[in-house]
Amino acid sequence: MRIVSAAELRRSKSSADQSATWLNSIIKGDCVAALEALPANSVDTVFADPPYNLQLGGDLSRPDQSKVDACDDHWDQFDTFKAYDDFTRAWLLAVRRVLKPNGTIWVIGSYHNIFRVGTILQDMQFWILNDIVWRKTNPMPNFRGRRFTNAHETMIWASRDQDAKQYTFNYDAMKMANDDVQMRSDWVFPICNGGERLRGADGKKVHPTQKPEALLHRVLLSSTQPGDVVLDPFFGTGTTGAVAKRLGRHFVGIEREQDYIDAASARIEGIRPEPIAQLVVTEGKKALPRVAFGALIETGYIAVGDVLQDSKKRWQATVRLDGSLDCNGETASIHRMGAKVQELDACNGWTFWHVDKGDGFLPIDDLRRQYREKLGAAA
Amino acid sequence: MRIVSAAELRRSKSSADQSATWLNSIIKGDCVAALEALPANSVDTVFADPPYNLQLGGDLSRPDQSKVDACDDHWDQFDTFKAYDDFTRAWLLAVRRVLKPNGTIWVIGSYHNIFRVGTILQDMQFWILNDIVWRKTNPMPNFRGRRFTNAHETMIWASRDQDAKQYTFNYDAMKMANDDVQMRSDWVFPICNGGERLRGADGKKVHPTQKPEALLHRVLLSSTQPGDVVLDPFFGTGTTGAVAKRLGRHFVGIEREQDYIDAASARIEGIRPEPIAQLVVTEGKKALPRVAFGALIETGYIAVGDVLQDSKKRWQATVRLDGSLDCNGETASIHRMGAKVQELDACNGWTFWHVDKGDGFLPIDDLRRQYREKLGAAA
DNA sequence: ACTAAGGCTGAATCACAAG
DNA sequence: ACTTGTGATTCAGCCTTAG
Repeated sequence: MRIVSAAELRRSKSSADQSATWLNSIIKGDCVAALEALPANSVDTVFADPPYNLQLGGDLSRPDQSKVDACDDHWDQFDTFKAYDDFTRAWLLAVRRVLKPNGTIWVIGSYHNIFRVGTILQDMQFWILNDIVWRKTNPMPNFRGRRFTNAHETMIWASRDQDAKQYTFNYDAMKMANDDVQMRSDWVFPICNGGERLRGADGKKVHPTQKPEALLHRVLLSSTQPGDVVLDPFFGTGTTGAVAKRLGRHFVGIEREQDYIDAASARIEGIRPEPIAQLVVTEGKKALPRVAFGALIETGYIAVGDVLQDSKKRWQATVRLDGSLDCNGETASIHRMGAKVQELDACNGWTFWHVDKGDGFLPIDDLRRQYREKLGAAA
Repeated sequence: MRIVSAAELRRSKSSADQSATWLNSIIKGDCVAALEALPANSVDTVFADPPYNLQLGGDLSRPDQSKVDACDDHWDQFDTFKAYDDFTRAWLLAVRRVLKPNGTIWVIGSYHNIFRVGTILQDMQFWILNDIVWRKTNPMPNFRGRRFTNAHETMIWASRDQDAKQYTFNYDAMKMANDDVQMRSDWVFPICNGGERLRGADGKKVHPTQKPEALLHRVLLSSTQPGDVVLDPFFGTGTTGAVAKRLGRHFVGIEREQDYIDAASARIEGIRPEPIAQLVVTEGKKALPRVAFGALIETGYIAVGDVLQDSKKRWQATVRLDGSLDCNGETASIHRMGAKVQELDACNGWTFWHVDKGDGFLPIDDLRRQYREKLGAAA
């Protein structure tokens, strides 16, 4: 595990292969300074678990009078909302610079801080794609009986800009992982506990807020591709790095505390990546090569003059040389013509139009599939 | 159903029974103007379902090209985040004035607006008690396959001030309603559909975002008492009013659109309140009359000189005439002595100390219960 | 060996009244 | 506004110890 400082990183900026300095490394130092030492547009996805600014009062006792081990670390202390907002804007601004135009960012938080994070993200022109609720199977109860059990945390998933439409979302992989129905915005996972929880020699937890690997697994599987660069500016004990390595993604972690760096480093060293073949996820039609209707004419799947009809044979149109259809003297693409005859705004011509070939009356989408299979075999 | 304007309301301000003008009424008009016509500190709980500031570019179509009946009403359009923030601050400020010091507010929203609402609530010194996730059993799918199914909405529950500790939370009623475990921050309900959904003569839904009554039922049951005043500044078709009336709470609705007022008015007229007896909810021990330990001595349940022991008989103490305990020459109350022998900060002496009576070795809390039952029988 | 019982703990903005 | 005393309050999961 390579551990570098922001200063070293800046010196290496002129080197030919500067990425070798920081890829799959932990950068020790302040988050903003470290981010400023990274090249612009170099990161595909950011996962950030910033301080929550809990603002806890006195001690909290359980009904048996034992004390709750609160998250009272110095890094979670902010004097005012304004101080927290300034901190948040600073690191988000630095993150925005290193993020690729089609990159996305995840931020996790609780009601103490997530509203402020969300507002600042929107103000900075990030475009929220979803808010995801992590429902905990085993949250800490409310001991005083004065509120509802705080049983969830919230993640915001956002693209860098409103018009960034090419971000990665492995829709079909998510659907596959969710028993063939769309993955929802509420996810259920237990909190990090048991063997996964890193503990020191004294048996105490190394980090007060270690996240479960299952959570990061779904995050990275849904929104990154193998070989992508995943940045975590609040690396902690390195859950993001561990899961990224296992899933064949590159990671960059930024962390100030040496204890956390030591734990993360040892942890990630022990991770073995999944075999490449198993990293391939289900892909939908969107990832398939686009096929122009005209290509089917060029290759003989469809002949000029063929008559296309809808499944119930209510309408018919004739194929022209340029791939347009002729219907009662009007010409248009397969999609526009389908829409026109049905008097709709739009229509998927591939599934609407059918053709009578030797094998029967079939949608032209079947011919497209045959064409693609032949393409794949040739490659 | 009484329907009044903000102007009428202002004129009635000097009348002896001004509340008769607005209680269980719909105020027609702008939300801020109407709120300013209401007396300060007059509302126990606010439920607000403000415009969501949905940023829908163009129309949204399903895969079969039918149109999604999107929420594109003019009242849901805000040009910029700043305009939405100004609007939000204005109505929250007006709400704050009419809210009682120990009142609470609920605001529901989606990721389009809830982060801004949460930030402004915090900036205005409201104190967030919980964020509640409404998980929809039947959300609208994501038709484009570019995001996770947006399957939840978020509610923020907040008190007026950080130090307002006397807000209503019917902890035991919620626990009872949740199979005897604490109610969590994630609630599951179907969206409002079927017979509950108000539709016009044309079969179209009257309001685009009608909330399910089950959601309001839990909101009001958890955080209000019978007879409380519940204000909804964006009344719409009056779900808040309908549930409030059914549960024996008073309501005040504010609404601009006459169509919604008509629908809400007819709807609420048809509601029959639950019988008073059924409105009583489970209460915790806090609501029981306080019993001094000395009273048990006065009435003979405990005798001076009786020996009290903890459940495992590790410690023992002797009862003194004034209700204090003697343990190795030291004297203290049942609670302080229990804490002292266990070397804890605090202890509930009623459940810690046991006594051997004819019926067995029982906690003195049992004797307190017997005493209370006799008190109740006498009353 | 295995089962049962009990202990421990987790991002928590966690009481209320009387004096 | 402050201190002091009473006494109300926990779920799921893992781990250790007892049987």
